[in-house]
Amino acid sequence: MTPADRKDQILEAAQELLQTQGFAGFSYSDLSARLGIAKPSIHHHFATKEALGLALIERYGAMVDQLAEEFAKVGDSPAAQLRAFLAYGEQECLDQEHAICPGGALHSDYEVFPESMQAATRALSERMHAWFADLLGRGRERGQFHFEGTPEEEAWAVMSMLQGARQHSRTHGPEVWHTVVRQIERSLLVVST
Amino acid sequence: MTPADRKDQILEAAQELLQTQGFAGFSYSDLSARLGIAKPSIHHHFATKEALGLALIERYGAMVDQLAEEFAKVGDSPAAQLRAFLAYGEQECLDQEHAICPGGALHSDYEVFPESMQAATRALSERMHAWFADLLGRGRERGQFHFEGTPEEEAWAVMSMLQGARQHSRTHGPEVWHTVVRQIERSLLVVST
DNA sequence: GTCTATAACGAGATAGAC
DNA sequence: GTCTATCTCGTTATAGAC
Repeated sequence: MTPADRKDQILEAAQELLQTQGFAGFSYSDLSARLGIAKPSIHHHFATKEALGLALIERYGAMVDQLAEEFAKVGDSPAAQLRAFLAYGEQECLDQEHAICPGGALHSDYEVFPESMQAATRALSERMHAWFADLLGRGRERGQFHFEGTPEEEAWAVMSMLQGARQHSRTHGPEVWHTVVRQIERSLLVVST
Repeated sequence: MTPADRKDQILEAAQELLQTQGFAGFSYSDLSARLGIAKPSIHHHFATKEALGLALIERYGAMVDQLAEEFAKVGDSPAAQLRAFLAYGEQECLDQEHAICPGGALHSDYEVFPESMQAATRALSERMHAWFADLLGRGRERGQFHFEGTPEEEAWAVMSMLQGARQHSRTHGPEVWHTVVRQIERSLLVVST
C-alpha cells in the first residue's frame, strides 16, 4: 500500500465516523480499531486531529466537485442535474441510515473546531451554495424551475431543507428524506407535459 | 435557592451549552465553572450525564408545549401562529448567533446517545412534527396556506428547512435564517389582499 | 446540598526501537 | 511506515467530611 492510499484509507474511515458520530465523537482509537493499525501510525499520516479534520473537509470539497462533474455529464439540463443530485442523496440515505451529511455534521460541531477548521467549513458551504445558486438560476431561466426571490436565496432554502432532512431521516427513517425531496420537487419543478 | 431552582439553573446552562457545543462537547467541568459550584454538586442533582441529557430533552419538550400555548394566545389563526413561531425563531437566532436549535443538536449527536436519550429525541421530534402538521393542515383548510401533499409531508419539509437554516446561520450569519424564512413564507402563505 | 480529594478511564500526542 | 510503551490531560463518577 502506497502512502497516498493509506492516507485515503484513513480519511475514508474518518469520514464515515464523522457522519455517524460527529467530529468530537470519534477518536484515533476508533480509527485504529477499524483499520487494524496502531494509533501512532495514524498520527504519522495526520499529526494532529486538526490536520485530520482539515484533510477531511478538503476531501469532501473535492468529492462535491467531482460529483458536480458527474452530474454535468447527464446533460446541461439543470433539472436533470438536480434530479441526479437528489437521487444520489437518496441512495446515500438508504445505504447509510445512521449517517448525516458531512455538511450537517460539520455545522453541528462548528463551535468546538479550531479556527482553521471553522474557516474550511465556511468555505465548503459557500462553495456548495454557489453551485446550487448557479444551478437554480440557470434552471429558472430555462423555465424548468419556479421559485420566488433570487437563486441565492432559494439555494439556502434548498440546502437547509436537505441538511435537515438527512438529520430527521436518522431518527424517523429514510422515508422522511424521500418525503422532503418530493416536497422540493413539487414546489420547485415546473410541470412539463 | 430551592432544589428545584438549582436543578433548573443547571438545566438552563446545560441547554445553552448543548446548543453551542453539542452534548458530547460540554462537560460537568464547563457547568461547574459557569455556575460557580463544584462538579460533585452537579452530580448530586443529576447523577449521570445520561440523566442530565434526559432532563434536558424533557425540559425542551415542555418549553415547546409552553410556546405553542403562547402562540395560541395570538388567536386561533394558523397563519398568525406560524408567524409568531418564526418571529420567535428569528429572535433566538439574533440573540444567540453561536447556537443551533436543540432539535438539531440532538439529531447530530443522536448516534452516540444511550438508548434512553435516543428514544426521548425521537419522541420530541415526533411531538414537534405533530404540532406542525396540525397547524399546516388547519391553515390550508382556511385557505391561509398553500402546499402540495399532506400536512404531515409539508411539516417534515418545513421543520427540516428551519433546522438546517439555523445551522447555516451559524456559519453565514443570521441573514441566512431570515432569507430561508422569507422563502418559506413566499411559498407557503396565500397572498391575502 | 456542597465541598475536597481521588479513582478509573479514554482522549490526543510523543519517544524511540525496528 | 509501523510498532510498543508512555505521558499528560480532561472526562465521568464516587467517597466521605462538613
